[in-house]
Amino acid sequence: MKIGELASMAQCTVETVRYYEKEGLLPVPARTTANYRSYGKPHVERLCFIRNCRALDMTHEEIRTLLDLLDLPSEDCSGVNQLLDAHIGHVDVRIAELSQLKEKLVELRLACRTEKSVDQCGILRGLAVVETAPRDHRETHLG
Amino acid sequence: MKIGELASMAQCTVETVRYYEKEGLLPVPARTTANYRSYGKPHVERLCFIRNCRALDMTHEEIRTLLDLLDLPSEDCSGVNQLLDAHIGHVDVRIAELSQLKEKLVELRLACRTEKSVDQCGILRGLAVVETAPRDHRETHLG
DNA sequence: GCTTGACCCTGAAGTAACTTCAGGGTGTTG
DNA sequence: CAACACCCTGAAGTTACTTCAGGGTCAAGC
Ligand SMILES: [Zn+2]
Ligand SMILES: [Zn+2]
Ligand SMILES: [Zn+2]
Ligand SMILES: [Zn+2]
Repeated sequence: MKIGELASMAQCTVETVRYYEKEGLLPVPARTTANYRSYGKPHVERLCFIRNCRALDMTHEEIRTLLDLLDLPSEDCSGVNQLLDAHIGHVDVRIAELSQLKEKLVELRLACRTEKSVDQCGILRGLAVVETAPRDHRETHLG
Repeated sequence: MKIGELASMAQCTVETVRYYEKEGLLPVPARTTANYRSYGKPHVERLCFIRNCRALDMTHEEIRTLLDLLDLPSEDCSGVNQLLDAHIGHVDVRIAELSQLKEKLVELRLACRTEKSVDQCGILRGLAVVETAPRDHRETHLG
């Protein structure tokens, strides 16, 4: 099959497929005489695998690790478990960060219940406060 | 004061300060005879404002909107409220997304309680399933 | 006088995971 | 044989920065 069909089977764009190839996530496919990429069932499976991982917000690095494990079928799968646990950790960290953020935002929002002029707005005043919080090291890749 | 002092007062790097200037978030400062940037108190306040907004994960576009409002002190501040409500929405959407993600990840993790060989791993099998979920339009800028 | 070191300057390139664009080939259908 | 859908490559744009290369400024110490 050609790239457009592959892409639609995995619900992504042809550009994304070509990008994954360039990144080494998808193997380089055979070409037709017209220089079109030619794919088969294994490519569909691998691309779906990648897209599912991306839908779970894994990085390409994480996906690459899983794909490497997938290519050694006889190994034991503890590496898979470790990676999944770590990634669940990434999600947990980000949820915690955002929950804290939301608290602060809601508190800030309360500083302006009645609409005043800009130079008296409690929100803008709150944002102008000098805080001493250096951005610390991130333990998640989720933005 | 010079750029290093400004940066340390706002807990960021000098590169970040120069970047904000290039982006138009900070006004271009005066220069010393040695061509060094020279800042005053208003710059400190504006930079702290920006850093606080960034600590709340606002985009530069959102911050730019707030700064523009800040520069019209006599206007009423309903725009500020709207922006904050919208941004709280962005955070809410992302928290909901991540919570769903986490559910799926935990479920997937349960598919491999005992460590098997890779080609029998329930996790990898779960990830290989073809799903029909086209990535829909994002209503948050939070990654 | 001279060197060392901390600080400053510019402009370009790298990061993640794509998307968009420019400019052009292929192949089927009417 | 022209229109149109589909394919190709390589480069640049996206966000919010960071890193790097290559070079100037200035105060202190020998
Ligand atoms: Zn992860
Ligand atoms: Zn207000
Ligand atoms: Zn927002
Ligand atoms: Zn397993």
